[in-house]
Amino acid sequence: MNKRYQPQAFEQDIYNLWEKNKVFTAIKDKKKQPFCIVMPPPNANAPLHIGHAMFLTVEDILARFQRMKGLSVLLLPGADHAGILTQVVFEKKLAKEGKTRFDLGRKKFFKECLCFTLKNKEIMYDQFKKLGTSCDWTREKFTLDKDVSKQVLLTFIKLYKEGLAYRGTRLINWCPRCMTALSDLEVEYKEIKSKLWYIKYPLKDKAQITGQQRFLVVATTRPETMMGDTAVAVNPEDTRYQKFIGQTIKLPIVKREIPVIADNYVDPEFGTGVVKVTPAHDSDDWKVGEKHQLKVISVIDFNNRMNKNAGSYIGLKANDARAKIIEYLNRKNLLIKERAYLHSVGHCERCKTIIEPMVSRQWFISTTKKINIKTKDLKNLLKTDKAALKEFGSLPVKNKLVKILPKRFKKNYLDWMNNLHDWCVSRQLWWGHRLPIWYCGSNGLSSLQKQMNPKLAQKKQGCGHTMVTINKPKKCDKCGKKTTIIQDPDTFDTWFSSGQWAHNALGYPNGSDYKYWYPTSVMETGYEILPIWVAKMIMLSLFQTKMPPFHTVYLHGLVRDAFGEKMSKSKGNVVDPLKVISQHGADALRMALIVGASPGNDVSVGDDKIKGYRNFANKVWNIGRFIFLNLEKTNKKIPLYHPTLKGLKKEDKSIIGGLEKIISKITEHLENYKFSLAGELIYQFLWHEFADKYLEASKKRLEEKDPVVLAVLTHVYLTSLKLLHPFMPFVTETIWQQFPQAKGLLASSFWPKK
RNA sequence: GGGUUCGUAGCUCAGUUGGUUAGAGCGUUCGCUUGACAUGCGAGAGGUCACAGGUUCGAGUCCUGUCGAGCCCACCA
Repeated sequence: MNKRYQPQAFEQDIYNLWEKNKVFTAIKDKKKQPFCIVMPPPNANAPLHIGHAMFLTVEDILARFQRMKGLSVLLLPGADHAGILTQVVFEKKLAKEGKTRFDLGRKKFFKECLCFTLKNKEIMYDQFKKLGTSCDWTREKFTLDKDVSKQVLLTFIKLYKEGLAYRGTRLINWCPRCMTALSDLEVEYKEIKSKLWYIKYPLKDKAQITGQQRFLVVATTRPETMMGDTAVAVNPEDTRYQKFIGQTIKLPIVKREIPVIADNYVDPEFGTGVVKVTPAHDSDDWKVGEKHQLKVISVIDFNNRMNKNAGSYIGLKANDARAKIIEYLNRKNLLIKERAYLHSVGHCERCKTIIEPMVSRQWFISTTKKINIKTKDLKNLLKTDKAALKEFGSLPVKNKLVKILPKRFKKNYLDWMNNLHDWCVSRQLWWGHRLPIWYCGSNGLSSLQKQMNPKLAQKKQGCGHTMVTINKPKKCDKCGKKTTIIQDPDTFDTWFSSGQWAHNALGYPNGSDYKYWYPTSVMETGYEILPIWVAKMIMLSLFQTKMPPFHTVYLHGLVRDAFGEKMSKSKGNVVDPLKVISQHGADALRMALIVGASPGNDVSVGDDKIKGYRNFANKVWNIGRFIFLNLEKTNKKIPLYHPTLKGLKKEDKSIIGGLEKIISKITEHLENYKFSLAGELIYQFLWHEFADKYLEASKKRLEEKDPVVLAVLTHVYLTSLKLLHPFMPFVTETIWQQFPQAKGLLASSFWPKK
């Protein structure tokens, strides 16, 4: 044994040893209790970052602990194709070569994207192993696997048949760079310095007495959308403007006549108290428009250019049109003033481009339409016989069938579910699961789809009928034509497929793994992903399997730098887990991520902390070395420790007592997901109780060749290795392998009982 | 605007249902080239637990308010 523990020299071999012995290969043993974690599939488009290391460590601790306790444990590894994000990453790569996705064409783009993703997936899996994650690699799953994909489509078809999937023309979030619709959750709001422009909107009728033109003044941040205005709104209580309600405005530039309406969504305090209403490009205005049955006139196209409704501004980029319009209004004395204004603007979560709200025909999942629950068990579970998808999501949490840890996120979750809107699931992307929707002729396509897919739009005219089936229909159900069938060009929102991951990854509906391990045990993930993902899993899994997908949601916090600052590339404070592993070992990184982190709270990790646990690994190693050398030195037979062993001294009983105490405490902490407290306890015990005190005191007795002290040292040490193993699997297994008293693999040994 | 978390040693954080003298790691001071380990050992300094009230025999912990920081959500034209 070397003087120092060198993780680099052992970690790879130890992982190979585990794999060779199939320690992580889960066996469906009916006598055992199943325990399953379906890993949240990381996006296979970039190397591992510290956040991955965090969740892998927590899941691995859980898995190793339960495995040692004798449960039949499956930690299922997987990867996500990550629709929009991978497409963005890959398009950036193409852009460096001066290409766009349209240069490659859909087929080639998909093929190359797949190649890129599969390659990344393998790199990523190798990194999981470097961290020591005890996954069952024989069951690895990818979201684009054939069987998984098929189930994704079948879920949609079932939703459609239940009347929960529908096509509708709505205001959606449009990313002009990704050229796709986004769900509300894929939009992030950022404060932007902008201006508020005060613009005169002339009334149609002149003043009765003077015969002069009269005006209302609106305040807006988006003058370029004014050609799409279909009303001007004031608050009905606002005495300044009551007399104008019902009058007509003659819109500048396009000279269209629009009404002055009253709606109490208008805040009289803001701006002038007069609002232009543009249902086609603003979500509030859309709602007002629906309420007052206003016309919807869009002026900006999918490529962010002004369209034919924008009069002479046609073809201009929206931003350029804004400048020209302001210039025009100024010239015509219609611009009263402008002032600096800070407001929050939606950005594409993935590529950071400003979102344009746009009216478009898309596919949605209804979260509010109630359906009859036919299954008895599910009726009992939810205690209702009618529920909408949002209740599928909220009731299991309300009824404590799914526990969220830490508890405070439960309120968050339920509030969020309560305000759930219908979910836009169609994306105008190429990378993902293509919608199982077929139209008879190109007249089934939306105008947006026609513009974006000119070739498809030229296909034969049919009756426009819509069919939702997994395979291409041989003929149209309605008109019987055979040559007109075309598939919807859109793909699903990634979260639609990952929302079914818990059951699909296990082989729903007939797989034997599914039957044995579903419902799974714990969903371990970051709190930021609770609404966008966890909620969807509960909804969709319950809808499909009639069971909640897991009984516990454990949420870990964010990993921050040594000063508690958020890590970011621009700040340069990013900790690269792979670099840390190669420098200080995976065990040190794992401990640094776990100790000091309470559930749901962020954790600070810096170099000093990691080094501290590297030192600890070395300490553990050297305690082992000390005992090992003393065992070698002696020629006496060392008895096995047993409570009735003769010659036990007071200090022996005391350290054994201490050991028993921490066994029960650590077990309790791990069962309650208090990883930090458990980790800290074993650290304190091994170093400061066992090594500093008992081991120091044992030196005298070792000189006197007392075999009992060696028996106790060995016993306490090896038992402690078991307790430490879920946290620091490599160093513990490495030493275990060197001890003649230790049998088999530590990773497959049993958790100590007190 | 609503919700939520946090404020404890120089720094980063624990402190589980209220219960002795408030803990850890790192840093720091002093002393140790100790045959397991200097990635180490021994000894020490360092806290009005943000502030002000309240409940209680007893409050870092519970309640109210104030100040400060962060995060999430929302229809900031």
